[in-house]
Amino acid sequence: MLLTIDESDNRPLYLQITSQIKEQLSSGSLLPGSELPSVRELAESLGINMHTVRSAYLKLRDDGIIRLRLGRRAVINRSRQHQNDVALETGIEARLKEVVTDALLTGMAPENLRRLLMKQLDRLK
Amino acid sequence: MLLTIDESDNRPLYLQITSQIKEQLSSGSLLPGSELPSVRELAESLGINMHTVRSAYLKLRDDGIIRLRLGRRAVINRSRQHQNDVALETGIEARLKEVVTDALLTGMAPENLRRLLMKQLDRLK
Amino acid sequence: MLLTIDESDNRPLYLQITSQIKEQLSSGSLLPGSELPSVRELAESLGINMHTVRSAYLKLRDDGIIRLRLGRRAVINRSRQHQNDVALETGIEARLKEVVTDALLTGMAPENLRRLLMKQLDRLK
Amino acid sequence: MLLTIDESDNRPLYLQITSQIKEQLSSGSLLPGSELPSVRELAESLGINMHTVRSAYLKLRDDGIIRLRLGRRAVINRSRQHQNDVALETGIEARLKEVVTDALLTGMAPENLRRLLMKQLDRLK
DNA sequence: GTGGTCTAGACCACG
DNA sequence: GTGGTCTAGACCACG
Repeated sequence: MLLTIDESDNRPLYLQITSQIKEQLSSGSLLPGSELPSVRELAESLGINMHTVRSAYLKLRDDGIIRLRLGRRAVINRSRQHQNDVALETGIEARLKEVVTDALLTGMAPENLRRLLMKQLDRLK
Repeated sequence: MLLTIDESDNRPLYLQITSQIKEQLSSGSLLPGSELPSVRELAESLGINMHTVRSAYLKLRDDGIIRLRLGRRAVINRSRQHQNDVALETGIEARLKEVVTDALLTGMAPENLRRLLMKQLDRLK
Repeated sequence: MLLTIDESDNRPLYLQITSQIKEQLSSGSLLPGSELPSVRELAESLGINMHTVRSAYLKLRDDGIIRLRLGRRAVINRSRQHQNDVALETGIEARLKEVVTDALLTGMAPENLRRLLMKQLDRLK
Repeated sequence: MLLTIDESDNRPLYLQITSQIKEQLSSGSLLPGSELPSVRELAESLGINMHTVRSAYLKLRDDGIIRLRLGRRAVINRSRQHQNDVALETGIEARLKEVVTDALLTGMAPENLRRLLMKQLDRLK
């Protein structure tokens, strides 16, 4: 488990944790069925409070990523529900649009933005 | 100025305002040099608190979108500073990556996600 | 809002709160669209910690009962998603079975148990 | 003794054990006076910790279901104390009410819920 | 005023 | 050892 806290990141600590875990899952460096470190272990290794790590784990559980059971470590869920509903798609599209608009308005050159989008498209192959 | 509050939108009110203004700017329905409604006017027409509109305007100013002067209406900035720095690009890339990862982990079909990304690429032409 | 903490109840405090709010919703004494007391208010009136009330609210949000937004009070959701899936039904059936089995094994007279079940059936009319 | 651990069941292991034993008792496939497997045996056959099985047996004893004696196997109690007290009935009623409320609030169709309740009524005949 | 995040520390319940 | 609940208190972000 290689997680880091980025002091310059504006997002709350617990969301930094969830997003890093999600990325590791997505990249394959973390596999379904494997265990996460215990709340206390991870808190200590990151130098933050136990409850903050717990918030991250609760969020991951609510997102359907992990499973929490009393007395056991958190486990990455095996089954992912392939929810193909419109609500999800609408939300993702709105977020993408927002990022692209922000990039353009803050003066990012279109060619650079195109390159970044292509990079994400490459992840889907 | 056609702005609306979406009660079903989970984002804070002030961000709903900034993102709509940004979109109008980006689409050309709002032009550099033009004036925004006064804080009081906009708050009243939207039925929300003046503080909230004020927060939105402050955010737009911090994003370099508008100019605020005491006793005058907010004005859309003419010059867009072409800040091509690495920091900006890194931030945009991280946000794009986050959205794509979320989409994949919540089970969106890659072909649908590809379609959404292509749609954004089209905006750059 | 009439909520009470029952010291003799074994369940955690936050679940006592959620179940009372659910019952009031179900009985019609609490209506969709109405506001819940603020976390701090309810905590004070119950003589418990703010965070405990917050846990209850978070659970209600996860159950799709209320909506939480920064700076605003919690609001009872209007739309209820009519999820008719098998998983839900299986879970409810298992819980019903468990209660009935427990009643029988601890010696409750079948005629009394029948009466209790009839009482619940009456709620569905 | 046919007990199984269901990994997809969210309840603690010891409660999975007690509920299965209760069901077998209730269905007649386990009879008063018969012996349960030793803690060690059951733990091994289920591939779980001895403490966990021990917790289950203690719970069953507290519920008046079995009798534990040092150095001997647990035995299903013959006499069921017909405790007709109000406390018991109140507890059962509260649990029934909770399940029915949950079903209604999560959107289960009343006709389906009625069917489930009828099914339990059938067990009392 | 209201919810959101974080820390610190205690004690309980399950394995 | 591990997650779950609760308290106490601080400070931040939104309306």
